[in-house]
Amino acid sequence: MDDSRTSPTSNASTRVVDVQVPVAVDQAYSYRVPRGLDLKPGDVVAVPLGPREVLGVVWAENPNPDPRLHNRLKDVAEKLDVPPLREELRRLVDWVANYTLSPRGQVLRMTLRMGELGPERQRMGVRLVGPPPQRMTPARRRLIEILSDGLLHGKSDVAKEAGVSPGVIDGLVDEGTLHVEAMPREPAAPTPDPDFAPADFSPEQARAAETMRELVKPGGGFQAALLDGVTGSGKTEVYFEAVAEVVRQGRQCLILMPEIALTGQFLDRFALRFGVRPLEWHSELTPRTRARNWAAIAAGEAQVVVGARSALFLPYADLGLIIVDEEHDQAYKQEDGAHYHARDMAVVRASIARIPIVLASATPSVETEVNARKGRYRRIPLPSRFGGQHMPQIEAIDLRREPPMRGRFISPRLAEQVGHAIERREQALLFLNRRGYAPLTLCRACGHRFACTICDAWLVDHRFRQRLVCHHCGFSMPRPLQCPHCAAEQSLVAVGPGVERLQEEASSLFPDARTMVLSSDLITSIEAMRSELNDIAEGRVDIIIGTQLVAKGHNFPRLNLVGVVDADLGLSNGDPRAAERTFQLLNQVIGRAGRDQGRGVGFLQTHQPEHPVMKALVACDREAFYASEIEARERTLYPPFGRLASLIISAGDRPTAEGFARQLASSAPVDERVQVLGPAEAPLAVIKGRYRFRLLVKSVRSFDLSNYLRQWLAQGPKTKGNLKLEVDVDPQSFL
DNA sequence: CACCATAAGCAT
DNA sequence: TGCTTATGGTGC
Repeated sequence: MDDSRTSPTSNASTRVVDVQVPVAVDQAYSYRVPRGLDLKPGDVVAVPLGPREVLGVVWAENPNPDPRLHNRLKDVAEKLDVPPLREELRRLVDWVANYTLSPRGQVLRMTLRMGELGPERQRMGVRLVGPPPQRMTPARRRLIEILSDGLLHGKSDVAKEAGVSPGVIDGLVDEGTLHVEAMPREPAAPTPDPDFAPADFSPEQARAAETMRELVKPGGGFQAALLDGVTGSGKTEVYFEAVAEVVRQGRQCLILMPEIALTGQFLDRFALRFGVRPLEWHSELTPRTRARNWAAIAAGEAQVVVGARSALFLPYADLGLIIVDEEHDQAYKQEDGAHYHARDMAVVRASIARIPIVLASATPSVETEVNARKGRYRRIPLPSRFGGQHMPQIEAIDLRREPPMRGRFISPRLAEQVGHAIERREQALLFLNRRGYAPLTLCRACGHRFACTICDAWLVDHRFRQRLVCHHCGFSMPRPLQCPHCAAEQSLVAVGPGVERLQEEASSLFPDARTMVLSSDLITSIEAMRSELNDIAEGRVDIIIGTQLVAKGHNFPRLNLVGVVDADLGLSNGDPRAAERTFQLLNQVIGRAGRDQGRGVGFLQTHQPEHPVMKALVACDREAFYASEIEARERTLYPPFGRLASLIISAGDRPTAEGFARQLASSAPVDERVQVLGPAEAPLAVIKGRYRFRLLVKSVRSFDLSNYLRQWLAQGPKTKGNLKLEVDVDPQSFL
């Protein structure tokens, strides 16, 4: 019989396709196409890979497969019944893999994280059909009462509503009173109604909204816009107009958010405007929901998707608009696996798909600000707060002149202001970007400092958990009672403040005030977080003590005073983006004040009130900050005026890491447009027992740095043993 | 990535 | 000696 699988003569006529599998390999593998299977690029297939079967995507037709593989080609197992990945998405995967030097399969994986495929489990419903049962019980009566409308109710829903166990339902089904039917499949994503509740705009906002609608008009192609508005200016409502327009066109819209914790209030706001909640996409979805959402996105049923950075790689059927909210946020940078910046890759996707993209921020990244100044991005300004609200008034408290008492961290003036706020029955926020009780513990007797044994970092005292914790590797130990070094007792002292210690201080200053600490390590789940935020919004808290968690998105109507306990924190760590980040963070935190009543005040406790960041904040002079920062970047050829990549070399011991780093550095191809700096010991020299060295690669802007790196690494020394080399193009963090 | 082969640790 | 755990290479 004709068997094309084994017959050598028929090999030539067997079709072969290259399939990219979602594992960390850069090449597509070749597979034979079984007779009768029609495959084209983009089709999702199952293929054998070693001992198992994995999903993959047909990347290309392969008319001349590598002859060295001729006998080892396997067959495509199956074509999946899902829409093929469009060329637009495949080009994005190629582009990102190429730019970030990640294996293509690793990038593709983000696209195929679809949860469990296969038929969805049917939900069962019950309906009242027959006569009442012979024997009536209270439980049965409640059930029948609810079902008396004759409609189909979800089985578990109605059981819960009536407060009965499912057994009661089964009993009535057996008697013929109730009938079980399959529930119709719930749509994963109800269609948003663009005219559900149109916003009431100020003239300024109306103008911006009009520009938004213009931006997304059909056939407009790729265009990037910066929606530039202070906290409270109504940015969200304005970009909702672009969303509404895209929904009217029947196309899809992606709204990227820096963090999922942020989406809670956002989903509600969206529902107020559009009548339904949008589809969510983030890492905490259950496999079932994930599968359903993935399918709805691929089929084009979900019109608006709100998601964290991974939502960028989903297979939208017809994407018409991307919005990147809080575009300056660092959380958009993925630091493990493929290193990519979701905001930048979103711009790439928009450009490939020829659709508009809106970047929204009150404090744009310097990169985006420069793009807007140069006219590459269209700036859509929203200069003032909505409803005549004023920006908070900001004052610096010079800690050199007005220091707090010894062992305290709240200066007398700030304490006084907090006191006034509480008397007025308003809320105050004390901001300190430091988790735990104290960043360092030392022994008064011998000077011993508690450090992590496998990282180059102090152990942070977490009193709430009664442990000392390393914030870099997660190592923790019980808080000891005596010094392990000199055995002195009662000699250990906490040095420096953390939010837990600040709460202690606030409680002693204001014994009657209700305080709450908001810090990521005290939050157990998104649900718990939402309920705590709710407590604050409803006024059950007087003093909020928070880390940067509080900077984001939440609206606290009674909050009028924000005190930044250590404004200098984060300025002195040698990071080229330190100034930018501090400015953005403090701006955002202080912006929490006075959003509803318009009498917000902010206090910055600082040792350097003359620093450009502090001066710009106090003067509310954003322009001054950008002017000085842009000038500095231009002078030093830092991004966006030059390109940057960082190569982190790590190994189990210091000489191996350093030796390899030197070897690698000396093998760098010479090019006058490129500078290789280092190797230098990385700022955190040891993490999890691995010694780290860093090379910084700097080039002029008009240079293909990715390609240069690829050629360099291809001919340079190879890592072996436990040596590891990580490449980060456009690094954001310099730790 | 996720699997297997092989090597290295360790109690019996 | 066998069983578990770490490590490196590979997949078409």
